[in-house]
Amino acid sequence: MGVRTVYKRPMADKFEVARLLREIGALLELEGENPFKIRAYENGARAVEAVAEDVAALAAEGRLTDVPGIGEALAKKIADILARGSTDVLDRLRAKHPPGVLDLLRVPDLGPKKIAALHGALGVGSVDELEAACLAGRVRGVKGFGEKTEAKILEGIRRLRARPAEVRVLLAGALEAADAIVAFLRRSPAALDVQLAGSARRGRETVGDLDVVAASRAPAELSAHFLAFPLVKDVIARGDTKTSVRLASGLQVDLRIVPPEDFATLLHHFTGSKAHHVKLRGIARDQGLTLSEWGLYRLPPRPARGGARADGDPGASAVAEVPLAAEEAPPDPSAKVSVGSEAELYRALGLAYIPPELREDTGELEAARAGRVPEDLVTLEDVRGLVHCHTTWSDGKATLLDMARAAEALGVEYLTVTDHSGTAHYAGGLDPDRLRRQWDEIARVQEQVGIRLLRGTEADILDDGALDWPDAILEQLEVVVASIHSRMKMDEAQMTARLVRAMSWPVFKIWGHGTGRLLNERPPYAVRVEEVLDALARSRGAVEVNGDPQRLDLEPRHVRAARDRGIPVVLSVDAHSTGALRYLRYAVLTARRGWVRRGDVLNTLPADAFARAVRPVA
DNA sequence: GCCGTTTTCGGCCCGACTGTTTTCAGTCG
Repeated sequence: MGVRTVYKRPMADKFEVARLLREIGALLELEGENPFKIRAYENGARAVEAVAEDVAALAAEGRLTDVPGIGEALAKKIADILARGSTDVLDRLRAKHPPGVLDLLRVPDLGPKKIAALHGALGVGSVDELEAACLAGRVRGVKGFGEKTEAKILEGIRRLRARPAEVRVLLAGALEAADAIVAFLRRSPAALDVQLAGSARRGRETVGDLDVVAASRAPAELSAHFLAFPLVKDVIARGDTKTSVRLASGLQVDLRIVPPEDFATLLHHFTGSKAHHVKLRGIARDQGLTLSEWGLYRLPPRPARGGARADGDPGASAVAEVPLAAEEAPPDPSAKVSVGSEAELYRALGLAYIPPELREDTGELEAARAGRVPEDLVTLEDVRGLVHCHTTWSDGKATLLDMARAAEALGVEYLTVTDHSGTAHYAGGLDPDRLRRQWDEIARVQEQVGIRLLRGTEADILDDGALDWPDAILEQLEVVVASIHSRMKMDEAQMTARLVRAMSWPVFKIWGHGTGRLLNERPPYAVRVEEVLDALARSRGAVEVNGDPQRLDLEPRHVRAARDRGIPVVLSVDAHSTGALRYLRYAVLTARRGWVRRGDVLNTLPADAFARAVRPVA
């Protein structure tokens, strides 16, 4: 029997809950709390973010502790946050620590211990105060600090201020550089294998630096070859296994070189993510193994705590003590488990292979244990048509004919022509008259190319949630992308209502660039995405994963929420030029991060089936 | 603070590097 609950609008959504849990964790860190407790807050924050259901409903029904990573204590605190926007421990911590103190954690090389020491000795409670203390030469006098540390802190503060918003390189730029570097390294005879690793391999929308890994028997030779890459500007570090450079673009590239037998574990290690590794190593440990970039090793048996061991050798338990020196001993080479590939590594841990895009500790390890990792995540080769492109009819740079020919040259079967609607004046949006004339041109160009062209629109979603075309036009279109381009600063309630109404419109529409963000430039607009998805699931429509390198929205977690609701996905290019038709690659990576499978994606269908699936009015 | 095909208590990922230290703590990825 379900618990009857009275719904009151919660003070916080799940992301606010997660943010406050992280704040508690950070403040506890400053207090020198047990690191595992701090990790529990971080894990709890991640768990809350990943919850697909309504967190307030879970709390009301007392089911928060069903979520792995949330126990009694966190459940209570989460309920408090939902009810009143804070919780006792957070109130206490905030009262005790000055508000600027969390900013100090962002200073490079400054962690909780040093911050606590500086606060205790000098009363430093903000970045400004720390800077003043350094400039006055007072930091070097604190026990454990010296002149070098003082100078390093000043440099760290300078860097922090130089890049306040933490500008990261867009995935597209990073992959372009990575492709060139990997190809260059592979040309060296010393290179036995070279692969991109790091967050770029996982397809993260922005990356901080590039990690490249290589197998070689002649690391010095390969390292020297690396330094000869034409775009290398500075050498940051040069060692036996690690060489770091900065490219002319400012992007840092780390190359790590190991013998071929260690390559698979090295590649895996530097692909990350950190959270994925932490949990994976816990799984390894449970099985008497230990994992690092240097390989997978069997651990010496632990002393048994009474009773028979589960390994079926009860006699062993009394005598299988750990040798006293085992803690400090270097890894025993005979204990090494041979690992020839990432797939073998997962297999050795009893897990199915996990593609890099999924390695974020958002359920992939549990899925791998249960054999439920999707084996048919969508690939670039699966996609048969290019969706969402603009031409010179609105704000595109290439003519319709050029776009069609470029798409044909890429080997796809169809292209949707979706220029802007009338309200988008700034983008040369079409009125009904010009739209009809465009249809005439589409018909003419169709005669000249071997791919199918679909008559479409990118219809503006107006302030009130209406679509920017009369029904008479919508009925004659073959595909509708519906997007917001104006009034982006509405508050969350208004924006959510606007989008819910738009998505509820009784035509098949593709929700275009869902949150309107421009990476490094404009934050997503305030909207409760999951409510919009609920509306879309009830109505007829699909979500777009936009491949424009600056957009890449919806975000993977939203994409996953969409496919969990059975909403079909479209991988789009949002192309305003022929070159931008290649943005499909980034849409595919983003979709894979959202666990999207081939069968979830409408533009993996042949042209006829796709056209039937997206026809606005049935 | 969480968790349990050894466990309800005693674990909880791993190694490199740096600066400050005489043997290690702190930070990072």
